[in-house]
Parts: sequence; C-alpha cells; structure tokens
Amino acid sequence: MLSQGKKSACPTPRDNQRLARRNAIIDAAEEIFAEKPFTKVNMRDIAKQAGISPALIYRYFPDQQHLFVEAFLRGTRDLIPILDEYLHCAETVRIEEVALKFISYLTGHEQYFKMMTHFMLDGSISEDLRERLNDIERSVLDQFDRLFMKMGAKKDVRRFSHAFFAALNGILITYRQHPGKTPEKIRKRMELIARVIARIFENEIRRAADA
Amino acid sequence: MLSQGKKSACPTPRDNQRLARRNAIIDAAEEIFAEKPFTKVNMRDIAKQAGISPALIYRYFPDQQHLFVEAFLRGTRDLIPILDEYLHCAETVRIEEVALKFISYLTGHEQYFKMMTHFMLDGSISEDLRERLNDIERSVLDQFDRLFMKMGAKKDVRRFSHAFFAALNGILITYRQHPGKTPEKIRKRMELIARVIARIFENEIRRAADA
DNA sequence: TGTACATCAGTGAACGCGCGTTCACTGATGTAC
DNA sequence: TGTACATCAGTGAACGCGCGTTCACTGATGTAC
Repeated sequence: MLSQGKKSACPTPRDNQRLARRNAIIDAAEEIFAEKPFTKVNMRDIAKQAGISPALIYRYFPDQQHLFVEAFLRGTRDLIPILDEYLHCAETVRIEEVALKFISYLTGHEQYFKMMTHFMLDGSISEDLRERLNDIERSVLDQFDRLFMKMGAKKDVRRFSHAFFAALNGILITYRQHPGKTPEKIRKRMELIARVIARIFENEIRRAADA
Repeated sequence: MLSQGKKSACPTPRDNQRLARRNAIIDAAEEIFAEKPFTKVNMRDIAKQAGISPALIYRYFPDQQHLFVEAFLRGTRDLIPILDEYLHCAETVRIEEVALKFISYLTGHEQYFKMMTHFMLDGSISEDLRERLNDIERSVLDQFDRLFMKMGAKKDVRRFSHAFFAALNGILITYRQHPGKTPEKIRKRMELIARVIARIFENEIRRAADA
C-alpha cells in the first residue's frame, strides 16, 4: 500500500501524507458512526466529514467493508491497554472492575459497539477480515483469562472467559433501546446488570479456587 | 382491519380469507428470513414466496416494519408455552434446562433470532411497536422469575432474570459467526457456554437460598 | 539546474442497482332495491 | 330473482430515492537524464 514504487524501508513525506489522510478518513468514519445509526452510515457522509470527495476513499481502502473493519480495529485497540493496565497494576483484581471498564468503554464509544454488533451479525465478511476481527476478540479473552487466573481459577479458565464475554456483550445489546431514557440512565442500568453478572462470576471463581 | 364495513362480531368468509392470507404472508416472511441474512430480506422475495404481488402485502400491513414485528411476535409466542410447560410440570426445575430450551429455540428458529437482534439494535422503531416488543420480553423475563423463585430465590429476582436474559442473548450473538463450522457445531458450542452460565447462576441462587 | 515524462492525489458527475412503496387498473364479490 | 352499483382483492409496472462504486479528467509532485 505504501511506497508502492520502491522498496525503501524509510517512509517518504508522501507516505506520511498518505498515512495521515488514511487516519483522517478513519476519524471521519468514526464521527459518522458516533452520530448516526449503523444503517444510515454511508460513504458520502464520511467523505464530507473528512472534507474530501467520496472517490478518494477508494484510493485508501478497497471497499466499505475494509474501511469499517479498519476503523473498528483501530478503535478497539485502545480497550486492551485499559484492561491490561488494571490487571497489571491493581493489588487485588475484581471482576466487577473489569466488567465496568468493558461496559463503559463500549457505551462511551458507541461507534465501536455499533461496528462490533454489525460484524457479529453480518455473515458476509471476507475471511481475512474475519480473522483480524477474531484476533481482537482473542486479545480481550486473553485479558479475561488473566483476570480469572489472578483470582485463583485453575481450570476451565477460557470457558469462563467466553461466558463472561458473551454475557457482557448481551448486556450491551439487550438493554440498548429504552425509549424515553437518557443515555446516562441506560448506562446506569447496564452497569447494574453488569454488577450482577460480575458478582456471580466472582463468587463462582472464588468458590472454585477455595475448593 | 377486519370487517371494515360493519361492526358485526362474527367474522364473514371474507374476513377469514383475509386472515388466512395475512398469515400466509407472515409464513412467507419467515421462510425468507430463515434462508437469507437480514439485510438481504426484501418485500419482493416475500411476495414471491407467498405467490402474490408485492403490492398486495401493503393491503395487509401498513409497511415493512409492521410486517416484521408481526412475524416476530407470532413466532416468539411459541417460546413462552415451552418454558411455561417445563416450569409447571417439572418436579425440580433446573436453570440449565431453561437455558438450553431458550438457546435451542432461537438457534432452531434463526428467523426469530435475526428479527430480535434487528429490533434490539435498530433505534428507529415506532413507539407502539416497541411497546409490543417489550411485552414479549417481559413475558420471557416473567418465566425466568418463576424459575428463580421456584429455586428459592427471595430477593433481586427480576435482576437475576435481566442478567440471565442478557447473558443468553449474548451467547447467541457472540458465537454466531464461525467460518468453517457447521450449524450443528456452532449450536454445540453455544450450548456449552450456556451450561457454564447456567451453572454459575444455579450455584448463586442456591447459595443465596440457603443463606 | 532544467526539462520531459510518469506517477499519483484528488475531483464531480455519473453508472447501475436494489429496494420500499405507490399508481392506475382489472375483475370478482357482496349489497341494496 | 335480477340488476345496478359499490367495495374490495389483486396485479404489473413504475416512481423515486439512496447508495457503493467507477469514470474521465485535472493538477501537483517526484524522477530520470
């Protein structure tokens, strides 16, 4: 994609410009995702937001799907360090903390949540993109594994992570729509349910660790 | 909608014909939903499946959204009796059984699952339809309440039901896409995770009931 | 350093398609006298 | 029972719109000599 002409390892100014513009397009996509429901997001609006012609997007991304996946990957990369830092620095780790960090990241950045659910439900994603999406999922699951292991879980750790991940996603999706409630109230409600989930996981893990 | 001309309580033959056709349209919609991804479902295909002209659908439903919601409501009505019968007849109720019935109903009738997730994510549904969708959700939650109460839960029952419902939905959504795996394998995987969820709920409820 | 050329960024308009929905119309059926 | 009329089921084609993507083109910038 970059430095198509020659094979130099150093990025030319042009390469840097390309990268900057590429990121600007992803920024624009994020902003549109943040303000519109998924089905209303379109290339013209993204182009307008980025201040360029729609055609130009296709010089940076082969098609819409690639742009969306790239945007999602770039955005969710930030979630991993948040979990990682907590698990690394906290003296005693608590499931509730991790659950709330996860929930608050995805309610605070609705654009990633919209993309995530789209990818989960849309079966027509090319295989290479699906693989890259799975990588992100695995990174999150790895963090959950660490959490449970730090708490003393010895077996079935990955299985717990899968269940925990599914449960948290379920909260985000199930309790999204509540007509007449403010985003703040919806978040509070999600957090409440996340705490219930976290508590029963916590009890289960501790029980299993003590046994 | 029916017997528009006069106010007789008895359905005329024409009323019955209308009802039959209306159901046939919903049948057709279900079949299309079952075989295509949600975004590919369209009125022309539904009409073709029903053996009628697309225009005729609009003499039975005001628009696409109403048709979809009606189809969903008709379909999920069957889930309630399944849970109800189990909770009524079983000597000792088990969360795992309920979880598996729920999962297997929605993996076995993918059309309802597709509609459900669509409604959960689509914010542009009219208020009256949203209310009817919430009714169904409440019916399911009521069954879960019964389950937990039968197991001895005394407080926070509804909260457990919310968490349980969210967790099960999360499983269905999170582990839907697995390229190269057969539907059967995907279902097995979901059931496995559902069992994990069910077990930790079971332990939590029993623990709380004993205390 | 200047020049000719190739390469690439960038654009506005158009293509082509799919889709929800409506229109103008036909034919059957019920209804009032 | 027959007739005139209104009502409703049903249709095929068209409307209108939005969207992803491509096209033909312009202008700037890097490159080879």
